[in-house]
Amino acid sequence: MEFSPPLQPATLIQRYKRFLADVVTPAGETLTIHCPNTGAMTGCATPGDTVWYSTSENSKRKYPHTWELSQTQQGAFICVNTLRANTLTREAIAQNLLPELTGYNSLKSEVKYGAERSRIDFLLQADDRRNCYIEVKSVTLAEKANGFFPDAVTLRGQKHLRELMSVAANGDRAVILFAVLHSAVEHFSPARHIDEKYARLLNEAHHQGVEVLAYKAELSTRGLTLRLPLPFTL
DNA sequence: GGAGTTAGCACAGTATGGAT
DNA sequence: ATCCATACTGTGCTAACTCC
Repeated sequence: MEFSPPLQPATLIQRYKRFLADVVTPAGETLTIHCPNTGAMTGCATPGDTVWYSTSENSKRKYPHTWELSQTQQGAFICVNTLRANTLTREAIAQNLLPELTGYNSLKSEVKYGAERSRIDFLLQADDRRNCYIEVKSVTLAEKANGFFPDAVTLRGQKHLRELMSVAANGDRAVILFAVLHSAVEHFSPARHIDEKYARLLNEAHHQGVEVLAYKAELSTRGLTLRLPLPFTL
C-alpha cells in the first residue's frame, strides 16, 4: 500500500490517553494526532523519536492526523497503525506474494468461526482445497534484530490460538501469520519473557497442526509491502 | 449502529499499620 | 478496641477511530 498523500514527519512529545499523541512539526507547530494502537507500544513511542503521520479526508474527525510510523533514533521504521497489518496481508495474498497462501479463488475477511465465535481475519477458499483460516498478528516489539509477540499479556491472543487448534483438529488449514512491521527485525519468536502462557500455547498449536508464518514488511514513508519471509523459533 | 482495540481513571471494597 | 490514613485490588467505564 502507498501513503497518499505522503506522510509528514514530526517529533514525538508524548503519547497519552491511549488514543492521542502530541507531536511538534518541523515548523514548530504542536499537533495532537490520533494514535491507532491501543497496545503498550514498547519501544515505538519514545519521546524525541520521529513519527510519520497521515492526514484523513474525513471532515468529521476531531483529529484529522493519524500516526502511521515511528522512526527510532537508530533509524528503524516501525508501523504502529495496527489496522495496516490486515490491509497488507490482504494485498500480499491478492498479489501472490505469500507462496504458502496461493492457489485460492476466494478471500473473505472477518468470518465468524469456532466455539468461542471469534472472528477470523481471513478465510481462503477454493473448490479443490480445504478451507484455510488465517489469523494475523502485528509484530512491533523488537530487541536488536529479534522481533517478539505479544508485547503485553494477551488473553485474546490465547483464545485465537485455541480456536485455530480446533480448526486444525477439524481438518481445515489453520494459519497464524506474524506480520513484522519493524524494519530492524530479522528473526521472530514469541515473547516468552512477557507472556509465557502464550508462548507455550503457540508451541502446542504448532504441534497440533497450526501453521506458523512470519513475514516482514518493507517499510518506508512512501508505503508498505508485506513480502519478506522471516526465520523464526518457537 | 455496533464491534473491536486497552491503559488509565474513578470508585468501592478490603487490608494494613500507627496512634490513641 | 477504635479510629483514621494510606495502600492495594477489582470492576466498570471511557477515550477516537475504522471497518463491517
